[in-house]
Amino acid sequence: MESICFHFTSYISILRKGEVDIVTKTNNRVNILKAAAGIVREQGILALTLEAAASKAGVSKGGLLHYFPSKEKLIQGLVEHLNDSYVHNIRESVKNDQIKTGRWTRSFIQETNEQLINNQELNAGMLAALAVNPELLRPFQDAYQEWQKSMEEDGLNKVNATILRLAADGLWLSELFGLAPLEDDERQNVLEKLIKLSKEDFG
Amino acid sequence: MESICFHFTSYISILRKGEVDIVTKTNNRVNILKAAAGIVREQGILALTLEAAASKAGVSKGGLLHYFPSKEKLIQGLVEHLNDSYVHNIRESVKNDQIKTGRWTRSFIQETNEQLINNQELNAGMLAALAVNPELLRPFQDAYQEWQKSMEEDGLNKVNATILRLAADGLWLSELFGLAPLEDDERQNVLEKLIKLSKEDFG
DNA sequence: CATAACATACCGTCCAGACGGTTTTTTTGT
DNA sequence: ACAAAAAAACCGTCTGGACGGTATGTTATG
Repeated sequence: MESICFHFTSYISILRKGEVDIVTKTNNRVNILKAAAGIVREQGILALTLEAAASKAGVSKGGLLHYFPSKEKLIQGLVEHLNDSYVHNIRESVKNDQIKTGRWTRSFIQETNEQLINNQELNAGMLAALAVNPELLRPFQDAYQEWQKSMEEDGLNKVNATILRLAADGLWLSELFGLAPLEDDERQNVLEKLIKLSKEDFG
Repeated sequence: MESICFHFTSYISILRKGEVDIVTKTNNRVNILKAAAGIVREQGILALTLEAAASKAGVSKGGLLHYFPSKEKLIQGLVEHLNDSYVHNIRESVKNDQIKTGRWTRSFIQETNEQLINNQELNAGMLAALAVNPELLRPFQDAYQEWQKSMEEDGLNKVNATILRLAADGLWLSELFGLAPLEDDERQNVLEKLIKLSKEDFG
């Protein structure tokens, strides 16, 4: 009963609808990751201790250490978990985009925005990784490198595509640090313009 | 007398290399801030201890605590120091820009890029603040709010100006996390285009 | 009965901050 | 002009608690 519930929530974060989740045993593992991300989001990186994460996930410290034998492994697990979801969603979005020109750029913009709104855990993962060991960011960096390449070969002027990509990243930064984050309607306007610009050439 | 000293040392961090360091007896307060930023940059936030910062700055722990009575005050000092410089430089840049249209946007883009290249201490300060207490980011957030307002009243289309601003921020994010950071020449191209776009309307 | 999935107890280290100094600079009284 | 007083700058140790990680359990499951 409970396992079904947890199963469902973990399934949402990794897979989009339609997939079958074969791994049913990982619910506590995912619970721990979510707890860790939550702590970072709500109280900052320095508040992320093994005990705190375990307690919030409803397991003992020993239980946590069973899945993640060190703090670094915990963060690594978090990063990989989030990265999988990010990568997967963008790929899906590209697949569903009918227009060929700028589809990678468009998908990137949309999914980045999506993550900001519905999944601030991404911030938590990035910050935790940066704090503990920047090497842990590698999966993200690799994924980005790929995306950047795809966007440059997307049928748009290279510089233009890069500017659009950076604008989406800027949206992220502004949320991350609370640096003049956009109002909802203003962000909507910006988003629409970015999407529009991803279909034509400008400047 | 003392105020002059502070004035000068704060200038050291504002002026770029090539200037003469008149103040031979450098202010220890500023030394400590630089040391703290350096540690965060090189070894991450978790390596920032009072002892480490003191030692790197060449003072004792007691000496550090004389200037900054707590770790939080230390980070606060760091943030304020960096923010002062940032604000000052943008204001100067605006003053020196002959073209009226988009001068705030242009200055923002250029100075943000400048900070990224020559003063990665900014990253250190932001991350440290976020780690210790997000409230410490307030000065930056306030400054950004002001800039955003200025950019929106800069003679450009509001959405366009915001996109340019976000692109500059994206440049920052990409460096911060190493997410497909641009090659030097590519960044130059992007920068030039952003500057160009800040003089006309596009899209 | 073997292994995964936890829990409990405990250890060693690290670090923030307190505290009680000493030295140097500045101010003040004369 | 100068000593005395005050204040600012700086030093080094100590401690109590937090935290990462280990070691050793116990329970469920297949």
